[in-house]
Amino acid sequence: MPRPNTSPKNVTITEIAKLCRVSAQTVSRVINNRPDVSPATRDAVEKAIANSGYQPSLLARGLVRRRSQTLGVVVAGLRHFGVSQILNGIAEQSQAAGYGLLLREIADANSPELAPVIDLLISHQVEGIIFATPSTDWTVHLADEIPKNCPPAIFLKREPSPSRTTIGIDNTGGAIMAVEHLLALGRTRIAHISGPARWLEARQRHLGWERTLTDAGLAADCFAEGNWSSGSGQLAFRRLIAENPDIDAVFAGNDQMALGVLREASDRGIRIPEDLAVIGFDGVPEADQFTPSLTTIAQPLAAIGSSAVDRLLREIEGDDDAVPGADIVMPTQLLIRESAPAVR
Amino acid sequence: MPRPNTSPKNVTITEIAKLCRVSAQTVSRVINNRPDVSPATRDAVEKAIANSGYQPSLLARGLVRRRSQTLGVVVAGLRHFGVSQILNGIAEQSQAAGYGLLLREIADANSPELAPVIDLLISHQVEGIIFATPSTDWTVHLADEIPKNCPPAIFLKREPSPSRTTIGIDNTGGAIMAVEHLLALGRTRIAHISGPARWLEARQRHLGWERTLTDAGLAADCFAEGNWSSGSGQLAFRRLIAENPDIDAVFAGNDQMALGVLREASDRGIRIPEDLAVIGFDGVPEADQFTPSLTTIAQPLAAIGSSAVDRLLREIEGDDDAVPGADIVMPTQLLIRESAPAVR
DNA sequence: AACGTTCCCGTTAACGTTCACGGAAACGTT
DNA sequence: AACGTTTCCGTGAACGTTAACGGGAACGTT
Repeated sequence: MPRPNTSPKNVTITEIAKLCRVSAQTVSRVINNRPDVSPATRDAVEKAIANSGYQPSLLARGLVRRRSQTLGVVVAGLRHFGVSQILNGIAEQSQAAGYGLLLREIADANSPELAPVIDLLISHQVEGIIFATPSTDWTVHLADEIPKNCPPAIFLKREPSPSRTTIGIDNTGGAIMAVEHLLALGRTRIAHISGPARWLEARQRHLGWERTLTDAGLAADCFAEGNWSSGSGQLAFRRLIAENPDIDAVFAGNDQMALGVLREASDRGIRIPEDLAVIGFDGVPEADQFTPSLTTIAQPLAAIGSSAVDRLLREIEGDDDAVPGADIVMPTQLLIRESAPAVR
Repeated sequence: MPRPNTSPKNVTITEIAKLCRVSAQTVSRVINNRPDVSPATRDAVEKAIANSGYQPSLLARGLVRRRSQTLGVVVAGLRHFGVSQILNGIAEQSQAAGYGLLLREIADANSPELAPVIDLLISHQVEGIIFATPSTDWTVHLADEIPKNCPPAIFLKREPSPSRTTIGIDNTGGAIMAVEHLLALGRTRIAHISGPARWLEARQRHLGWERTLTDAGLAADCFAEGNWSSGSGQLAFRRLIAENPDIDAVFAGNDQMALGVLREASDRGIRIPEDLAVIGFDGVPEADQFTPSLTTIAQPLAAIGSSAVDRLLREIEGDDDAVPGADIVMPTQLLIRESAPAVR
């Protein structure tokens, strides 16, 4: 027979109080170190707490204070590099601020799961929510679909919303940096392999590529769509090169797909960067060790996470400088390596 | 002036009760759908709940039931592939079981942070804790250092402990598989690049390599230590090949370091696998796209996470078949690719 | 007609903490 | 000597929910 499992018996504030012959209120004062306690009793209480292993119940405290000291995080695609990086930043920052983190994962792209997840977080009385979910089409208006009783929320890597704050990077700008670098290298047939068009990031990067080429008076017609995976990048490149043998550069929507390009190029004896320059997007650490090492656009992923926490806390505090609805853009950086070396 | 931020005013069970002219108890019965409610009133209450946006407070419920329906997770190195993969498994499984997840990250390897983290989780009344932290030396006995009032806990990738359950993979066995495959390919000078020796995994994989070579009557003397990064793998291989030009195979402690080897080999014109066979460890998805694609030992990371949750819940329930102290070993798998092809 | 059941529902008390009071000493001040 | 001030501490009530109990109707049974 399974034994009952209400935790054995937790030490409570009242027991400490009894032990020290003071009131529970006094113990509470010691815990939250408030001034109105004499050094003597404070000492005694602290000692009692220390050797009884007492831990205040955050449940009870949260109940009466109406603050749980907890933030909710909704992630999708935790297995991907970017998301876990962001979560890393979120975890560190929220911890530094003394907040707990309630994690919830949803499958890649289906709306129905979302509502219950939010409800659950609200039930837990989280003081704010961070959505670190990929911005595929259906979620674009998600910001407006969340229930009315939802606490402040931040959306990561989303299309701006008037009512909710979003934080992301300048995908278009990053793409422009990449393509301009390729142009500076003298390349004129610059192909693009994008992520799935339903991803906002993919569309924005595609736009940057297109615009830069058009502005330079070149045709932006050499283009294929992958699914972010290395394999899809390899395949896409194979198709592109078959139809356009004169391609002299590729801008890939992420580093994995760029890796696929490197792979296929190597198989075909295409020299990089002499015959073909390649630039990726993301800045995964391994890109530095690819053969050849990969030039890429790095995103400050951890910083996105931590500033999401910062911002969220300020919105929770009711900081007048932080009203919901802002659109915060983090900078990207061009990491120049062998696959698209420095000019000259 | 910052506005006060106790959440505006949450709908409570009592308000619903008043609205329906029933007692709070009845509403509670409806919420937890217990039998003792007439269909009529049940309907009325459910309707009232639905259009008031009421969400039960899990804080209050947890307080009185003495169950928080929450699991704690302590991770270190979330930015690494393995850990985030495991967390993925944990998140999915705990969610399926209706448990919340309280996430806490600690820096790589320092004990002092740990105690407060555990205390905090206990304060939150988590019903169990999963430690997904790398098993560096100092943490080996961590299992015994946790406070007495700690709920059931599972340790991932750790040295077995008599008092706490651990879940991991057979690192030594995986290494043996790898080296035996290299032997089957006819290689006789098989080098090893390990992770830092303070990591348990690194030591275990090293042991598997050493034992297999010794058993085969070969010398296990060609060895270097890296730090898991691609760069360190490249460096280590450079040193090894300088001193032992006759190396014909490398078993690397993880895929990133193996990538470094591929890179250095390519730079030196060493052909893979003709001149040099390479096997990694981990099974990162990109390894399939390396040039050449990397043979590796795959670990069931997500499965480790989800079985940790399963096991933990059973220990919480007091399942007699799941007493703490077990050591669960998950299988590994040899993924044969170009860098160390199939025999014949 | 009296009794046991079943069905439905309400009352009271707790869970562990904090908040808003109030009040008794002990001290100084005029 | 009477009065403010501080310093320290305790008393009730509340936070939102559920457990334990009890009780009144409505039903069937002897």
